[in-house]
Order: sequence, then structure tokens, then C-alpha cells
Amino acid sequence: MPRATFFNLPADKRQRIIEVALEEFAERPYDQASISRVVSRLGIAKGSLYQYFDGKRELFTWLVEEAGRKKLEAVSATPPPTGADLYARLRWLYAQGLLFIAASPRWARVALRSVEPSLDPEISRLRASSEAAAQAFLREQLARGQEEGSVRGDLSLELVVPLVHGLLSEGLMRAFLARAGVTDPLDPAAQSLGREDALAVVDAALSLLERGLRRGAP
Amino acid sequence: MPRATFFNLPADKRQRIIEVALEEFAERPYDQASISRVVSRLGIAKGSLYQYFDGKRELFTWLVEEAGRKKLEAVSATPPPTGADLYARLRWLYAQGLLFIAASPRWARVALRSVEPSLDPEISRLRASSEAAAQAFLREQLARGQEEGSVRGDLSLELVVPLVHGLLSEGLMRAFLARAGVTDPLDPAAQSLGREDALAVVDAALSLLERGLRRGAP
DNA sequence: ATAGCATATGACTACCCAGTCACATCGGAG
DNA sequence: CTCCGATGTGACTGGGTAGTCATATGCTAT
Repeated sequence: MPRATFFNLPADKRQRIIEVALEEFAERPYDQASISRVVSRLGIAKGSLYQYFDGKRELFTWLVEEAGRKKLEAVSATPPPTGADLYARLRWLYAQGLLFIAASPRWARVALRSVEPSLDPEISRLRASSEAAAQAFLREQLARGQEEGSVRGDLSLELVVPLVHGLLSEGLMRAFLARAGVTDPLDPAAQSLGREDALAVVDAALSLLERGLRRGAP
Repeated sequence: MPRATFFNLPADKRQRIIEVALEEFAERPYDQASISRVVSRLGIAKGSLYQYFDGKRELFTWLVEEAGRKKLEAVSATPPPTGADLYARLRWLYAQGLLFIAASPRWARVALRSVEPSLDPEISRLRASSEAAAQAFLREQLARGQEEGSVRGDLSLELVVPLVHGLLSEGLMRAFLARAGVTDPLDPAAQSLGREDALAVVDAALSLLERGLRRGAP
């Protein structure tokens, strides 16, 4: 979505623009992020930024797409477990997700911004489609699980999908960050979070999901 | 938190001010809610509103407190089940919560606004304390459950509390609203949600929580 | 009737924002 | 050396915001 001009820029300048814009859109929700602040931090004229991107929306959506690409790349770095059941697959997947947050908190934060509400109608559409995609993915996984027999059939997916989504998105994130005594991935204290934290949290979450809160072992 | 002047107002005028302010703060997050819009919708001068409330913060925090009172009142209307175990207690509690959302979506929305982030430091403190209170409450419930033997002891509450919070806050809400094909409690289509929906969703959530996703019956 | 207090007003200050555009500068091709 | 397209600029437009305050009006008690 950037204009051609943006890609003609010297790599270091382009990189700096990305970094500053990323920081702005990571720290504030779309409606409160400010192009004026970005250009003033960069020390360039506002008109220049408008040569690189058609507007605030384009800059944001490009950052979100870029964040998605980086996340996909990071998650694909480790190969998924083959032949494993639903719970093992989800364990692997969400562990990768948490590690991405720990490794690239600003990119992860921007990716999360894409499911936040906004007053801008176009951004709202982006939000709706991101949210729908996430739930559709989870639904597919759980449907596969039902076929495998690893997911009980007495609860409709219409109900289960959003519930599990709450557990594995907001819940998992909160549990992960709580390990560092923090509620925001951008908090400097969150840097102390590592692989062990991610695995501990994901193990607990999936054990809870699979077996429930009453009994550990079946 | 309102000034004395506010309570001296004729009841109908006061009521109308509450309604319009409620609508504004229900529809938009704190930072984007606008005092200017409130007064213009009310058709009164901005100075007048500042005679009733010291500022935007005071108006918002008062609405949040008021929402809390109304929610408590609504929840207390039905007596809690006595002698029931953790899951039955939570089932009752969260069903009441969903019914409050269905009955008073704007008040419920404002209550939820209190756990949204804001750039205003004072509002951020309110957010932190609301969030902490919610988790502390859940922690107490789960600790009681562990004593009763209805909650497995192999998972630390530090991990379980935020996970369950994700399931029973965001997850439950999403599942409830999804029944009306909606993602926002203020959406007019959400008015079709009733007691049966609340009970169905809460039953699914608590069954999932208690027994897990793999098997229904123990 | 008048004094004095409570209430109502809206123009005003001092900020912030996205986006535009006429103009300036640069750098390479001819 | 000159031209021209690409790049850079920042003042400007038109909009929004929270909060203030001198002034005006209503209302009540003497």
C-alpha cells in the first residue's frame, strides 16, 4: 500500500520511518495515533510522509499487514508437530504466538490493534474481517477436533468457538503478561518473559481447555 | 462526584443529562467521548455542564460508579443459589451479568469502559484498579473452589485466574453477542437476546470450564 | 423593591488533528 | 549547461477538543 516513492528511499531512511510509525501505532489505538507526531519525531515534513503513504489509513493497514507477515514468518520458523492431536497442535501454535509477542512486542501490538474498534469506517471493516478470520480459523481447528473425536460433540461450535477464543486470546495473553507483573506487552518489564514462561502458560491453558478445571487427569 | 448543583436540578433535567452523557460514554471510549457533543445534544451551554461536574474525568468516573451500583442492584435482584458448588455459583453470577447486559446495554457498556485503556493517567489508574478487583474476586472464588475440592490443585492460581477471566469475560460476552450475530452490546440487534440465550451461553461456558473440551461427562 | 446568591451562558483560549498544495530543491539524462 | 521528473517542504485549511470566565438571568428572603 505504500507509494513507489517509499520503496525508492534509501534503506536506512525507510527503516527509520517504519520504526517510528510502528512505535506510534503500537502505543496508541488507531484513532489516537498521530501522523503529526510521527513526522515530528522523524524530523521530516508532513508532506513527505504523504508522498510515501496516501494517508493514515494506508500507513496503518500496511503496518498491520507487515505485522501479519512477520508473525507468520516467526511462527513458521519452528515446524509444527506432525500427527499430533488438536491440543498438541494448539499448544504449539499458541506457544509460537506468545514467543512472537516476547520477541517483537511492537509488531505484535500492532497486529493486535487490528482487532480494536475504531470510529473510522474503513478501519472498522478491517477489524471485523480480522476478527472473523481468527474465529474462522479456530472453528476449523475445533471442527477437525470433533472429527478426530478429541472434542466433545455435545456443545455447539457456535458457542464453543467464541468461548475458546476468549480463553486463548485475552486469557492466554493476560496470563503470559501477568508472569512479568505487567498488563501491556510494550511494558519494558515484559522483556524478561522467555520461552519457559510461554511454555508454562500455554501448558496450563491447554490443560485447562482439554480437561477442565475440576480434574486434572481423566 | 457531581457538584451539589447537579442534585439541585429538577429531576427530569438531571435525568436527561444522565441519559445523554451515558449514551456518549457508552458509544465511545473515554478519550474519544466528547463533552462538546454532550452539551450540544443536550442543547445547554458548556459552562452549565461544568457547573454540574468538575470535568470530563469526574463525569466519567461518576457514570462508571453509577453503572456499578446498577449492576449490583440488578444482580442482587435474584438470590444466589445457597449451598451450591463453585460452578453453580459462577453459573448464577455470570448469568446475572449477561442479563444485565441485555437489560441495560448502555450501563453495561459504560461499566466495561472502565477496564479500557486511556491516555489520561487518572483514568488509567481507574482501569488498573477495576481490572485488579475483577481478578481478585475471581481468585477468591477459585481459591474457595480449591478448598472445596471442586478445583484441581495442580495448576497455580496465578496462571488459572487470568485464563478463566479471559473465558468468562471476553469469551462469554462474545458467545452471548454472537447469538444475535453481533459484536457490540449496543447494536440494536442485541435487543433480541433474552434469558434463554444467557442461560444457554453460561451453561456451555461453565460446562467447558468444569469438564474441559475433550469429554462432556466425567 | 432590593439585595444577594445560585444558576445559565457562549465566546474565548490554547491546544490538537489529517490532509493539501504551491513552491523549492535535487540529480541524472541529453 | 539545461531541462525535467522525482523528491522534499511547511504554511495553511478546516476541523475538532477541554476547560474558563465575565456577564446575564432567575429566584428567594428580607
